[in-house]
Amino acid sequence: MDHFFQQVYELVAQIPRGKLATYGQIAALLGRPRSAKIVGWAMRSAPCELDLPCHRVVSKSGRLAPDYAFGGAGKQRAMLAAEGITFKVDGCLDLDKHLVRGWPGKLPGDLPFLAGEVDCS
DNA sequence: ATGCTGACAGGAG
DNA sequence: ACTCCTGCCAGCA
Repeated sequence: MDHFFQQVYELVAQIPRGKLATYGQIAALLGRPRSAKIVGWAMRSAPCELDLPCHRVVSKSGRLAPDYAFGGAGKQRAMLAAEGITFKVDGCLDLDKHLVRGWPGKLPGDLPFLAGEVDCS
């Protein structure tokens, strides 16, 4: 398993309950702002046994993962709802409301749930 | 080593 | 507002 995946897992694992993060954000935090796909792929390959809140990772568009993930978008939606996440009337996620602080835009070090996890060596 | 794929993102139609 | 096309990067056949 590549180091990148490891990073993704740790990052995702530290997402606070009731918060949302986008693939792009995670990718950017790992130094690959263009590798959002890789993050998604990591999720896909990420074993649920790791207790990874993959359901808290959504697309920038507020669009939930495809139907085949989480056993159905409806399932993920329910999980998020249980976490305290709210949805828009159209069914899309309310990113602006639950997205992890101001990830994109905030300076490194002011990372929300990381707070010491990232060692900018 | 080469090519295909993908749980994305962003711009264009 | 929605859908389609292209770009990007890391794994896997």
